[in-house]
Amino acid sequence: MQTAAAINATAPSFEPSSVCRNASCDAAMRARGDEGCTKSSELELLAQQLSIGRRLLREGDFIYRSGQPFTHLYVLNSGMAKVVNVCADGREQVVGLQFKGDWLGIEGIARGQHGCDAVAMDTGEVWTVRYDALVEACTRCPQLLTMLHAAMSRELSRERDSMLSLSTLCADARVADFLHRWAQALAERGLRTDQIRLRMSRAEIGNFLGMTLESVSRAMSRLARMELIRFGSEGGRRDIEIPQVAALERFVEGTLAPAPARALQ
Amino acid sequence: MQTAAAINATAPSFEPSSVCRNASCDAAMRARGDEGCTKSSELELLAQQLSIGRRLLREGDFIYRSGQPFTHLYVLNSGMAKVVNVCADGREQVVGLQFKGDWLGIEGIARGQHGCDAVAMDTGEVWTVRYDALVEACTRCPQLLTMLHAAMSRELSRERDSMLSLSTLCADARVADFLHRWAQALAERGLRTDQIRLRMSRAEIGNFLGMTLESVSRAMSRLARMELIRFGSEGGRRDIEIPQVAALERFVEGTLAPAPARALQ
DNA sequence: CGCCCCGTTGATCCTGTTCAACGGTCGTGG
DNA sequence: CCACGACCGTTGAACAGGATCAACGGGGCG
Repeated sequence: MQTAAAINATAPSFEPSSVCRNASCDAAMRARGDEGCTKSSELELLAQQLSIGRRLLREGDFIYRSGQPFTHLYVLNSGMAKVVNVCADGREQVVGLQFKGDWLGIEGIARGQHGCDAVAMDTGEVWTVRYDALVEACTRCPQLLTMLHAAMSRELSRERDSMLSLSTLCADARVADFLHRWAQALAERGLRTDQIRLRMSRAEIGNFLGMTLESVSRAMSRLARMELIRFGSEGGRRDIEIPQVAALERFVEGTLAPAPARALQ
Repeated sequence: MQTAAAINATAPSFEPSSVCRNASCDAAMRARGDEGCTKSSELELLAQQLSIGRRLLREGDFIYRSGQPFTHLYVLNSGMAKVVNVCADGREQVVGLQFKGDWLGIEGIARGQHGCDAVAMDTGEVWTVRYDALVEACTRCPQLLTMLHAAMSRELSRERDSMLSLSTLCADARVADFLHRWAQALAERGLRTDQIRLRMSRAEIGNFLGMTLESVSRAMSRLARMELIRFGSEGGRRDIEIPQVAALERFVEGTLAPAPARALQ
């Protein structure tokens, strides 16, 4: 871990204005009515404007695989999926978790070939859209284009926020942030945020967060000990209860800059 | 660091096919004539189809700032820039380095507001394009749309590759990979790859790579001791010479999976 | 000159990895 | 039925890689 800030040395940064800046200040975002996903109304538009395919998914199904030629984009209509970046040298990492309304396959456009695996983590449904048809439809319907670009933009922002968490937060905070963002994703979709059913093993979470499964396990135990999360009363250790989401967020912020120049206390 | 792979437990991954999968296998990519940036011919198209603004940049100039309303996209025509993700809680991180032909500002589309700072690291020029005008032009000219989407797609892929490096490579390999990718970016633009002038301090590099400036310094010293890089003969320690780019790449791969089940040797 | 920033290197410490053991659950098959 | 193995999650102990703290030399500039 390193001290945040302290870059921008050549160009002194101005005051950290009160405007909401990115994902981690979600309260303001929700207040503004933003959505972290493509809204149902937009999905309807999509269905009206061009013919889409629907495909049912079961856990473990591939939506697409790295190396396959790129032809379609996908929108998750229910369930959830993970995106796994797989590298020629064998490294692979979960680089994203997608929920209802999220788009998949964008990374394939540039190279005409998918660069990741997309795997369903649950039963669900994807809508499949031929990319060429989508482009054609976009020229007819600018709203569609706006929607698509917004989706791409969101993916990029999310990836960047992940990077930031990855390299500025310590293990416990990373896990806390992970859970917090999961809850946030649920909230944006109008779902309950106090109960999360993780559909990944500790190993997968660790892979996503850049740490070992043991560290994930320990971090979760500590978070539970701090009452920031609770494990599902009956079942497995993958059911996480979050008494108060705000507390989790405060914890994440509390871990950085232990004492940043304040009056007393 | 954790063992790569070992995820995808539910769905056994198939053999690592020989197809080129993502950024780190660049040789095949170059052979295929792909470009990691928007080509000059495409930029001409852009200029033909709509009125673009040009802005000269000096080191430290902001192209845009986090929090500003989103109105334009930008294409770097010369020089280079860094993208700094700045979070409400004060954390900030360099999340991308952009070269000629790269697009900036995409992350602002979704929220109507930029989520990062974009700062010139050198004298150069950006083309500024009103986003609404661009969208309008795209409806007229599908090639333009294709170009834009390719740019967005590339950004996403790049970010994901950064994430992968961030969480699977050790310090020395991260620095090596960083230099390697820099050289690659130059190569894609037809520039010399054996000489790199870093335009960032060790602190900035460290911030980008998720490590401290001391670790960056040490890693570079070690790479130099291994003859994988050389420091500029005369001037500062920011001029890096790469005798053979391939060797750097091999080093990166060599650091992971010390001995992955092989016959003998 | 004094100051500041930069890069380097050394010494020490700590976080997270690694190695290991254990309990629980599930599915299979004797 | 239970034995068995595979997988998962947890926890402990030892280790190591990188962070932290510190000192030093060099260069640019007021």
